[in-house]
This record gives sequence, structure tokens and C-alpha cells, in this order.
Amino acid sequence: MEKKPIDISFLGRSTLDAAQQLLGKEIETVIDGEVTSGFITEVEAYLGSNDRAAHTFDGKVTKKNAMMFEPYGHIYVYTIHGHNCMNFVTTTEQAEGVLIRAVEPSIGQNIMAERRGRSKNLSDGPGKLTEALGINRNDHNGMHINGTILKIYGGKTPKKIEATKRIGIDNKEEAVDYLYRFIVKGNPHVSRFKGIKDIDNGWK
DNA sequence: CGTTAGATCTGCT
DNA sequence: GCAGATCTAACGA
Repeated sequence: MEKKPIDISFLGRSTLDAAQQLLGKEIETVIDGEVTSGFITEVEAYLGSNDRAAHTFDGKVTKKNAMMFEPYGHIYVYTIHGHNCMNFVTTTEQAEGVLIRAVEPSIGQNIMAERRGRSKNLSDGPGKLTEALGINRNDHNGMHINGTILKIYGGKTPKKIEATKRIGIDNKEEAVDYLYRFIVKGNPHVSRFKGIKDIDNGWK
């Protein structure tokens, strides 16, 4: 059966809802004719001007974050510490988005291993999954979801979603306590995994 | 220019 | 758990 990309209109409504709905979705990229995909296991929501931890806090527009002000369906890729991170832009009016922090490798694991130069921990972190899926800022910042390069499919359904504090924003005052990070409970393909691995990796 | 901050990763202790 | 690597863009002189 041929897979069909899903309707992404849910990204246009609530960012927090969209973040949770993205868990389990399958991201597929086609880079230089090579297909790779993974199921989303970890995301973080960034709520634009109201969120001190977001690049777009206080409505500040820079060359780097300008893509966040585009309507939902665009992809915002930014570089940090020599790594790339990928966001799905949400809503139309606000500069909000969902950071894809980790995926469970599916198609093309051998390609991911080659790109990463290792066979373990292929995509359990924001900088890792972009490298595994072949995403870079030069070529892919501003592209559209369900365009020619990146598509998302229905994928799997998490048994239980866990909300935790976000990671790497220790200097963001009150925003450090917001529970805007969502993971598939029991799935080991998340950053800083410490829990107990579920028998089905947390999928239904 | 030079300095600094940033939603990171890896390896070592 | 912590230090070091590594790179881009913003900002001030």
C-alpha cells in the first residue's frame, strides 16, 4: 500500500497541541535520492514572543529566526555550536514552532549510520537527527512540509505522552520550568534517556 | 574587526 | 557530571 502524507492543518492551530500530535509521526526525507525516515519520539514547543526561551521572544526578528514568522508548514533550520536543528513552524499569526528533538530510525538506517559515522545513537538528539536525515540549513531552511524533500506520514501512536522541562535553556529564567517538552514514554530514542525501556518502545 | 551567546555533541572522569 | 570542540550570527567599537 502506498503511503500518503498526512494533512498538516493541525499545525495551524495550537502549538502545544501540535507538538503532542507530532509524536509518533514518521518523518521521511529524500536527499540526493537516498530515502531515510524515523518516528518522532521527542519534541519541544516554543511559543514565540511569550516564551523567554524561544529565539522569537518579545517579537524580536533577526536574520536567523525570520523563518519562524512564516505561516505553519514551513521548516525552520538553524545552526548552533556547529550543529543543525529542525523546527516545524506552527500557526499563522504567531512566531511559534515545534523543535524536533529526536526520532526512532526507520528507513535507511544504514545511510544514517554512514552520515553519522557510527551505528548507535543515530538520532536521539536535535543535532543528531538532522545529520542522520541529511538536513542542513543552507539547503533546507524555509522548505515546506510535504514538499519534494520532506514528508510526514501517520506513523505510530504513543501509548503515553510524558511532559517534561525543556533542555539546554538553563539561563532562561522563568521559562526553564515550562513543561513544553514531550516524549514518548518508554522509548529509548530520546535525548538523555534515563527511564525504563518499554517492551514496544512505548508505541501502541 | 573582536566579543559573546546560543534550543549541542562527544568523550572522559 | 563536566570540559572542550566547533560554527554562525548578532552586536558594539
